[in-house]
Amino acid sequence: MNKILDIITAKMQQAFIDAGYDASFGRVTVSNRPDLCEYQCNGALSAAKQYKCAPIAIANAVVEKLDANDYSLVEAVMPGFINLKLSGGFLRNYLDEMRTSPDFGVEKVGAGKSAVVDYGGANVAKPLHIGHLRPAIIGESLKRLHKFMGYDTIGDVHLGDWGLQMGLIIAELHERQPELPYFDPDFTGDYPAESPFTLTELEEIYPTASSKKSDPVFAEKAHTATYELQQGRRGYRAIWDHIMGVSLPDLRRIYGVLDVHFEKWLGESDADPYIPAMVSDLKERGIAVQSEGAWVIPVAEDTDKKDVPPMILVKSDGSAIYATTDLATMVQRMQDWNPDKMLYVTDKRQNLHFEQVFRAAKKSGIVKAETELQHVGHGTMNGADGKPFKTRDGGVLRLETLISDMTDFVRSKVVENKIVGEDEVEATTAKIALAALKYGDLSNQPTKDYNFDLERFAAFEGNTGPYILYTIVRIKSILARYGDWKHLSIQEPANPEAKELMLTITKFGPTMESALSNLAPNMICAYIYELAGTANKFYHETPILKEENEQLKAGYIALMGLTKEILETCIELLGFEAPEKM
RNA sequence: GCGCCAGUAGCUCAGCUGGAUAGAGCAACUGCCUUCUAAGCAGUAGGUCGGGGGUUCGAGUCCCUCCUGGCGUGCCA
Repeated sequence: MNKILDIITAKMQQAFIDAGYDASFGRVTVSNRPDLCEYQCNGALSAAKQYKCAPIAIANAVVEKLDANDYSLVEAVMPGFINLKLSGGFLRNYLDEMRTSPDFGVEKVGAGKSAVVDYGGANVAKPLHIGHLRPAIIGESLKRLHKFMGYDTIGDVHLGDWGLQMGLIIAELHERQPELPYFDPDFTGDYPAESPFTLTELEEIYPTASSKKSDPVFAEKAHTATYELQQGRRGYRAIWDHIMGVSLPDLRRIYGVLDVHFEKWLGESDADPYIPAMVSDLKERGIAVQSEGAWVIPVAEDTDKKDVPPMILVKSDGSAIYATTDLATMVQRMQDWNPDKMLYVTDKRQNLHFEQVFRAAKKSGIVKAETELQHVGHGTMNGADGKPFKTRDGGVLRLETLISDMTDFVRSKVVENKIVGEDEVEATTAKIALAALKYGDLSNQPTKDYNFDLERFAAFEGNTGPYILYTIVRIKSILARYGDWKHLSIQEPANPEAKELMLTITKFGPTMESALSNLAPNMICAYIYELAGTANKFYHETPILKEENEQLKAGYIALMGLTKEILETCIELLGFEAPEKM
């Protein structure tokens, strides 16, 4: 479907031409003065410069050429604005077409294209912590948005399962239990099927090892272990298998609670097989050069305003670094999936790293020139005090703890309100808590830092997830009382609240398009907040089920139904859903 | 040092390619439930858009400069 602004703009441009002016001045925008009009065109003001005459004269001439049937108001006002209000018939037809079109007539700009979304970034052996919340939530939403807009999408968690962190664990385990067969280079039998550590133990081993990095002896040991693991030392691979076996189920479980799902559970280790051939190829072709004992790919460009250090391909100790695995991962993705677009959702502090890798990928031809590479760098989630989020004892807060804190808070309110039966409390609570968490995050611009405030996010009033859900729930309740409504047609707006709601509904398509092009789920949040607001206003001002004129009532219901479906579609894209009651 | 990002109401934030009176929410105060879920709706109050220059008929938005804060800047991820 054409967007309403495009339709009106086309008509306005024709009017400019008919009046003897250039079409480029005919751009129509949503009015910033809703008290005066719904849409406006400011083109006469800028045209006045070029044609050296009074803007109001141009505006008047253009207005003469517009078809008055499309509008309930067309006027030129000083100093030269052209103000428009749509006619009820025009709006009705437009909305009814939205209602009966697939996905409300949104333009599938990604049709025929594919996109890989790299998000999550969980590390094995380490519990998910609050730092993993944003990439999971934002990435999931961007993936769903791409899919909705027509892309074939693949979400890849890209596990941190290969770097120095693995070497640290192996080194620490060796210090604790050197007698294990994994450390015996002469051992040729089968290694034990059972892991030498539990998840809980593993979660303690890693931070302990990590804290010993400053000890040069231990660090050396860890680096060696990393190198040997990457070289395929049998016993170390067996330990690695145990680490994966213990960690993965837990990661899947927690992502599942967040309703975050990956098509691919690949990791840095899966890129490893591609590294040797890639590295030797890059060396042979002279793309990688030796520098300070390492092999690097120079990626600085003349136009750089800053110093861009080379991408390190092979460290001076011979092992791979994250840039190596990221590049090798691209080899795998291009070979297996050949996507048109790759998105990386990670902390914004990794921006330079991705800039380097992207340049190296293009320079080396690993990624073809047309493939779009984009780093979606997100900001940090801080505590309510604006400082980095820490537990009371200064540790890193587990994601699971955050989720359960939110859930507990929401549950107490759900119980207090007594709307849902006891057997539904948990399911309803989970949905509301997830909405609170995700909406609280996604309503911020991805790049910005924000302060996490549990009570603010889970507040049942204001610009929050629960407010959106509540709006949907109320509409559902009315629709359920009415009965079958899906076949009902949209009618002309019967009151100002209805018209405002209808106008807001028409912004759905444009909002989805700009959310996609800006990679900004926060635009979806802003939209549904506006939509929920106009819906609540309509709901409040219009007795729907009490309306005695059946025809009118059916129109109200159709409008409510369309509103509900759009709201539900939007929250689906954000990654949460509404309960039946709350 | 260099580079990137941010500074808008007491607090948390919107403000799309410059356009008419800078918008929400929270907090404060005031109305509206025998009426479709008051987790709602309506209203009052609150801002020299970090400071200073400039471009423009018009600047929160573009340019310059300064101040403040955060982050990044070759072998962690």
